[in-house]
Amino acid sequence: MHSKNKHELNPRISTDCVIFGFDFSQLKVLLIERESVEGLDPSMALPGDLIYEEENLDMAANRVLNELTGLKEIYLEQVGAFGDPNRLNKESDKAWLKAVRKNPDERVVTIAYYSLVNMNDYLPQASSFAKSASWFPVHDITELAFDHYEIYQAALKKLKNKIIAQPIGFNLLPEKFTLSQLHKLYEVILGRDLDKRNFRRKMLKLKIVESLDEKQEGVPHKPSQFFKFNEENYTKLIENGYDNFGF
Amino acid sequence: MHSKNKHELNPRISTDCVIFGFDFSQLKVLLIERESVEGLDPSMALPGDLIYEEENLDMAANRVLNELTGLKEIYLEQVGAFGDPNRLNKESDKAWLKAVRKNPDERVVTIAYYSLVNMNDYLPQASSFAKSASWFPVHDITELAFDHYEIYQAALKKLKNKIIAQPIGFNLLPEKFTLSQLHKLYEVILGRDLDKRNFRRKMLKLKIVESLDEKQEGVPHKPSQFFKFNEENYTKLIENGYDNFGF
DNA sequence: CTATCTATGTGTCAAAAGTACACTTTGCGA
DNA sequence: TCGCAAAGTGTACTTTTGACACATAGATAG
Repeated sequence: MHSKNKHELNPRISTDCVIFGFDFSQLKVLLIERESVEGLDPSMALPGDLIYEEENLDMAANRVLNELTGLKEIYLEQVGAFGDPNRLNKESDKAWLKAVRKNPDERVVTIAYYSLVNMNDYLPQASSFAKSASWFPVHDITELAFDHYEIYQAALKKLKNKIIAQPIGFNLLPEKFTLSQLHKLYEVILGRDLDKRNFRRKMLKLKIVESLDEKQEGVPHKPSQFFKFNEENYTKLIENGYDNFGF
Repeated sequence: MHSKNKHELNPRISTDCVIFGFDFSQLKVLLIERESVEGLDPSMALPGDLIYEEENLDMAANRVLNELTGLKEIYLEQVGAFGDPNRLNKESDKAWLKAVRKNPDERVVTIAYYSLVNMNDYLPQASSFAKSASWFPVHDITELAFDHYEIYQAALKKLKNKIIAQPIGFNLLPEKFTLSQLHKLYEVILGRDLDKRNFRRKMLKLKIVESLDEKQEGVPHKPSQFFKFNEENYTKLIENGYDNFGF
């Protein structure tokens, strides 16, 4: 009836995941190393792959992440869609795609997701076409396969915006943590210093952290108090429309 | 090499646009009426259509929006991707797709965009399969074709978050506007009252509005001062990392 | 020409939040 | 027992927010 005769795009869809972790000193991202292809340096990429028929996007992202890195049941939030016609056209990427895909020249639109996890709860284990899966400090990331660097940057930006509005940082920490660790985490994500006393005051006043009867042991300095996240208070806070932690 | 034999999704890609406008009293959204198909009530939908090969997503969104509504050169921001396998499976939608698409049962992943425009600068003019294109008050929107209601809600949420962080509202207003209009706009988007004096104080202190030597005329009450947006100061503010207008 | 109507426009005060800043404490290890 | 390293703590000042009520300008209607 109204159909145009320009060719309608009929691409594959993939998902790529930007998984952030924190080792108490640096922010890290989970990357896979592609199995090397003749004559090419292996290069690092976000875990990602094509999605199947009958899958919805969120489920697909979880499956793909699991297949490549072993991570399971992660809450993933969408970063957005990346679909530039040339996004797979770097020479090094083309060679790799030729080895792995049935139709390496097909256009692929990717839906990117991001998440924050506690590095200690999830030990990455490479499988499928991932030769390795491991954590890389964000500072060391300067280049990634395809348009993954761009995707990573978009995810980091989302993360920054989000952590200002909501204290999602707890996902990156173990159950027990010290306020210094939390403090450091915020500094690392936001990329700037935060006053220690002011930071603590704010966190404590909000009552989303709760002191435990337990201290660090064996550290060569004054041992730090452990805290835990108070999810109940946090939920209350959010429900009451509080959405600005304002650092 | 590693290819799975599950079927990889090979869908069409569409874009749908949520265009917000403001008529000084209500927030509105630009909707199209699909040409009616035998036996079906015409139903309202976001302007959207399939994208072509060789187009990137942003360009496609602009082209589609233009084809259906006549709007041109709009800055569109991505809302996200919507790709549920059942998103086109309402009975009424299926009949319509059968009439319009070559392969009506194909899965379609849509990339949604949103924007804010000044209603007076852009007069919608339906074409292609849009029978009409016009503004609808957000309050009257309860049901849309496909999953467009869900998309609209996601866009509105983005808009709210954004306008708190950045005074993007100026896009919705003519060059000259009164502070009352701006005030009303914020109230309408956020869905709650804002104190008049506090609102004015804040806007004026930020220096992103500038008083003109001109007043309303012919209004049956004290005439209001016209202001204009000071883009220079706004840019400075944003560059300095200010990202919280905090209403 | 006077009264009335309607939305504009303005100031203050108290409470809360933010910012800047330096020294003491604890426990380990040399 | 001394030194080290990070934890932990308080105060004074500034800025921002939030609550609140009345005079004003111009149009209109009688």
